[in-house]
Amino acid sequence: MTKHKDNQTEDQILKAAQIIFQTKGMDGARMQEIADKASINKAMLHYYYRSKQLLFEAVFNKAFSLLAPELNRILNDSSSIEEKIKNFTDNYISFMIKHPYLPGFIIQELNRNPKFIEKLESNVSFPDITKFKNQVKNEIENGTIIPISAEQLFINILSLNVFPFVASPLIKALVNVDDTTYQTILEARKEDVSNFLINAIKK
Amino acid sequence: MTKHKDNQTEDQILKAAQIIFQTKGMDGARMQEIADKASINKAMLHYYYRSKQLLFEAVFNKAFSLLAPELNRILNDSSSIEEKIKNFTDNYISFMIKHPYLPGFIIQELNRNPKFIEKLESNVSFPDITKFKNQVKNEIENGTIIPISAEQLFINILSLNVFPFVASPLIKALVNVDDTTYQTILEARKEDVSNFLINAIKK
DNA sequence: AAATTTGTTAACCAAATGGTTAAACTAATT
DNA sequence: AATTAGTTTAACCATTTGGTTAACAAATTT
Repeated sequence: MTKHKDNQTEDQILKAAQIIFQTKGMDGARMQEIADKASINKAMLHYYYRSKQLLFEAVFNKAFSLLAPELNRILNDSSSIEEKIKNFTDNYISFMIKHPYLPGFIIQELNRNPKFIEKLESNVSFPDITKFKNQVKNEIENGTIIPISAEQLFINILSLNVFPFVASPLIKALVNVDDTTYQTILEARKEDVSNFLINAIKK
Repeated sequence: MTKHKDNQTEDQILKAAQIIFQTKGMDGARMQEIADKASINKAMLHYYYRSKQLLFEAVFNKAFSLLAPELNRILNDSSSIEEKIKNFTDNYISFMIKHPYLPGFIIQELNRNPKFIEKLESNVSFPDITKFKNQVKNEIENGTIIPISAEQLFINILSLNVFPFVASPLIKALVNVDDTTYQTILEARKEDVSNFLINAIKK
């Protein structure tokens, strides 16, 4: 139980902090800017979250726990590799279209402070790929898919799904398309990526 | 011709700035830290580069012009799509193993300040994928590769090559490997990625 | 060798930044 | 009505930060 009776202000702060931290990162974010966005006094940030670091961690943990459990669920359900790929791709691209800053934010901050990972790993719902690895091994033996390292396949799935969101300004410039066209391309990827992946590993 | 006779100090500054900016980003970098790393007085940074912004731009432009011309060359040479993929993958993964912070740095800063892209696009050696697009179209007609959008293929190539460097701390944690093992995985990708890509598009 | 230009340093400065404090306000509880 | 606990504000503070200045040293030019 929290010592605060009313969590309305607390929520307002967290929402504002999410927007600022996720677009500007820890270093680029300013407490005053978060306070302005939350329409409150700067001292309130410290009253509710004590420090910039703790407020940041609240935002970061919430962001991560928004992505990890779903990944873990898909990795460990009973579906085949092919179904997992379809499931993951469709799920995550849809999710990231709605929250385009999330993956870049998480990756950027993990790069900035590698110690964060230890905290995440001790988290209960931190994704575990052991089942996925066994499944890949089995399906290779069964002849369902071509021989491939499970780790490499996992990295490939992740790359094809996440990178277009992390590097969108760069890709937009390279492919030479505007925002709306890029949006269409991302939409198409919900199907394209899983087809591409399955085509790459199916016998 | 530059107004500075001796460019030794200038180089020292640029090298120090590269390390600091590429690991901490524009917002996280401190002028004092750069000066310390270059073993000079902080005022020298301003004497040679006038402001943090200009020093940063020098670093950023150098980083980008280290990557772009090679990409452009590969995209526009006379080799087939399959050869381009092999070429690009081998070249870039080798390069990024040597400069692992570069891609993350560029992507992070393009996200932070989208106006940078306009400057880059006016750059002479900014990559142009028109030839690559025509080639994909032709090879689809010839039946060499399966039908696929050239843009999607390009994004896929980029994703598989670059993402493992941008998101290394996250991937290391998910795949549950230490630094040296991850290094081995990256080395293997020089071959694995092009095989994977070619397998996905070859008829 | 005198004068001028270029390179370097230490001290300094204003603005911004994360954080604190004390007082005032609000709404339950006694 | 008085007390109390929780909430909010404005003013304040110490430190950090990018940037400047003025004096000085070392070349280069005249």
